[in-house]
Amino acid sequence: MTDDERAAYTESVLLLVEAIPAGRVMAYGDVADAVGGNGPRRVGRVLSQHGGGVPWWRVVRADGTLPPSHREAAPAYYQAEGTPLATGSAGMRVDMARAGWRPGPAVLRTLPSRR
DNA sequence: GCAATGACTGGTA
DNA sequence: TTACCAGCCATTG
Repeated sequence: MTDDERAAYTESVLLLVEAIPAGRVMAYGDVADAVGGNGPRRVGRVLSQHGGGVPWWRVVRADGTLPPSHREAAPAYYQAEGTPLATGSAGMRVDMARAGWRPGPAVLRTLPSRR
């Protein structure tokens, strides 16, 4: 993959994450699918490096549980935004059935890698 | 160029 | 419906 494509992919991920409404979340796999990504893990890597300027707490694992790096600060954001939560043995997780969000065509059009 | 690493997913219990 | 286990893939050292 070229540097150029990588940059477009990174930008697409960041734009998409910024487009997620407050109180809603997306799974890494959903993000990868929306931007045409090759794998979910890549989305995580992009956010770990460039996610400083976007609402990264609105991106969670497919089953609603939080990555270790999120458990610290994310819960505060969820409470503040009224994100649907559920509680499990592994601590807390997001109620994906209610909080799950999918980008519309208008949003997808703004993604470089989708254009 | 090879081996290790990670902000993950899907299937099974 | 939730929890646990093994596989995948691009990036980094």
